[in-house]
Amino acid sequence: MKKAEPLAAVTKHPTVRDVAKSANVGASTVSRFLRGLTVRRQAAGRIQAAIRDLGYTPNETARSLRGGQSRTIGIVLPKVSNTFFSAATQMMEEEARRHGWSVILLTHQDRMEQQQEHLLTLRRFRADGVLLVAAPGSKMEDIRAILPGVPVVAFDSFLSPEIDSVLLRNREAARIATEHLLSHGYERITCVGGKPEVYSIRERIAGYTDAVSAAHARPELIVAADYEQLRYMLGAAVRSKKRPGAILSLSDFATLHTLTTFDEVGVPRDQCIPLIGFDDFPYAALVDPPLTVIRQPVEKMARYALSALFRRIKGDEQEEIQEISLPGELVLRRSCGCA
Amino acid sequence: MKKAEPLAAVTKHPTVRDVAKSANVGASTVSRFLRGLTVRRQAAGRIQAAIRDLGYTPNETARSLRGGQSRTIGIVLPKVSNTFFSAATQMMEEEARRHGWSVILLTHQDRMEQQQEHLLTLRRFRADGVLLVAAPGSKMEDIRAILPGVPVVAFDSFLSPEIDSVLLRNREAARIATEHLLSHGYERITCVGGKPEVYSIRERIAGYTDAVSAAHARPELIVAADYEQLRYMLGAAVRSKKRPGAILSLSDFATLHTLTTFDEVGVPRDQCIPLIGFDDFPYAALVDPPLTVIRQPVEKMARYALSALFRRIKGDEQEEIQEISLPGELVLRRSCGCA
DNA sequence: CTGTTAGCGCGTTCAA
DNA sequence: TTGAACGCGCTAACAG
Repeated sequence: MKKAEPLAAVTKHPTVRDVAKSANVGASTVSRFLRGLTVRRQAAGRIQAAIRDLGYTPNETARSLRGGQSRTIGIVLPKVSNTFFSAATQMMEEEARRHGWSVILLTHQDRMEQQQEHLLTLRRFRADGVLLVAAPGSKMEDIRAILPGVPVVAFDSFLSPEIDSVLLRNREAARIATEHLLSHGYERITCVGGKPEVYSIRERIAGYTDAVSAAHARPELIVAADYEQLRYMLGAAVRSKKRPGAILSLSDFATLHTLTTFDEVGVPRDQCIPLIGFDDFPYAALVDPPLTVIRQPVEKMARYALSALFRRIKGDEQEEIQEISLPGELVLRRSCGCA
Repeated sequence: MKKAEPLAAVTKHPTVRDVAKSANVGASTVSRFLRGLTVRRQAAGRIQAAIRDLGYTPNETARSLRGGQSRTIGIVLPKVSNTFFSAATQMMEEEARRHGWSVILLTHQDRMEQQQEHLLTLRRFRADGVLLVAAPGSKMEDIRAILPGVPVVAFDSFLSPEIDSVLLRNREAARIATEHLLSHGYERITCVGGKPEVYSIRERIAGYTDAVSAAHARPELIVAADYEQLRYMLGAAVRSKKRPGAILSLSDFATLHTLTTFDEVGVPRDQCIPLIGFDDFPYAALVDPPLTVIRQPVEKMARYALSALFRRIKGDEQEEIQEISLPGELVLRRSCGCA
């Protein structure tokens, strides 16, 4: 015996069956209508009315269970509090929405265990695809172990030749930036950055080394995972007799702490050590001196990554693996010594 | 007749039933085990082994359908490409994860229609709760129409006294900042900002007006929704004879474009118009001059918002509505004229 | 403590 | 074209 619950009706969601009853048709007819299949004129009208009256919304959860697709993708990245990632996230979310998909966002702080935990979450939610900025140490097998058969696209990172990836040409970009500094005639060009375990950072270091070696100079690296150590090391270098003649900073994080170190050490801004940094964040042009930077084509990268992912989701299983790598743009301002 | 699909087994997820069969128990026993309920010792061992061997993961979709809870909350905000929101998002995601919940992130660009669309998405996914930075023009009824009975907490915005909200004391903060500028003896203090339709911006304008009026001065507002217009108006003001004596900038966006305008107009940095801005972004201390700002307690705000939301989700229906408003912190640097 | 049974809301047969 | 019946994977209720 059913209880009559007129009040609960507000909270309780109407189902296809409710709509069907109210429109005097079968449940499947409603389902057909919802998916745009042919339905008798009259029926269509009554169904539409019923949907409106009852305030019906299809239950995506039930759809997922039935259809095996969750219409949801996962985005897994280190953090969102950084120009490059926040812009990328923004674009991806919009693009996914345009395709009619929802996004679950998860951040792993470059910690492998957290990443694995997140992938498990995505598996439990049966996400249809994953955009992954891999944490250092991630191996293809670890990911496949958790998400067998789920389309994965690597973003700003590289996992294996077996999966699509979208990247900046990190090595080339770093080389070009370094060459630019060399062209100014600086000596003792130093490379500053955090987390050398991270793929893109490693590549940038390689590009830097390429250029410096080609000029028969010695690479000088200052890398540290946490910023306190970074500042300490950099501060020592700046105060030393062999102070760096110019700096290549590998991330906006590193740039931030490099400039902060200058302040701490008391380097006057007009005698600032020449510098080129990665990522063109909003305030790059407003810092003193205005920063010369490598700009990443975030928008393009995000769009490519998403379309690659959707291609896989839509089932082009056999299609060739894509490794898209885009060039960075050297945005000249004053910090490198130009103008 | 079933087809034998040994290959598909890799992709096909095992179910409770598979585990049950493999462990020689009933499906519900497996379910009980999974939820930590009492199970016979031997059975437990066999189930655990079966889970491991088969690589079983509970299907969260099916759980949702069954239990009516999706273990998912929605975060709906204007954008993520801004210090305050990206930091808040980060904290919220972590906090939600700690509670064992997933997050669906949606951005509405301060556009009401997009917000409504997003709320519909969350309804379709049967999100258990929503953290909302309301788009201008949002009315309580519009939200309740889409999400009747779903817990909603307003963040950095105010919707109605009927729902919990977590906010900066915007009005107070703006007043304090303005009073600080007044204490330096500046005249013609001008308030610069975008989107006066946005709740928090309106409040800040009110606080500014309070302080200026109390000092028997005339409020001077430069507000514009898009940055080109903002720069144009501000540029004109700066060039005019009655150039602003100091500026209160209502968002980091506004601060960015204010400084850019100074550059465009050719105001030398050492004769910069005194300025206080909202939000302490990473580079605030590195701009020339270092920026005096109002810092929002993002972390606290995010935590409060989430715990309020979970309180509702866990069912404290009747509990009193909370309107948490936290003070901002005036971080003194040089741009206001101090030091 | 356990297994069996039923149903969450939907889409997909299949016979009418 | 349509409606009735089944099952997606899980858990709550029930009888053992």
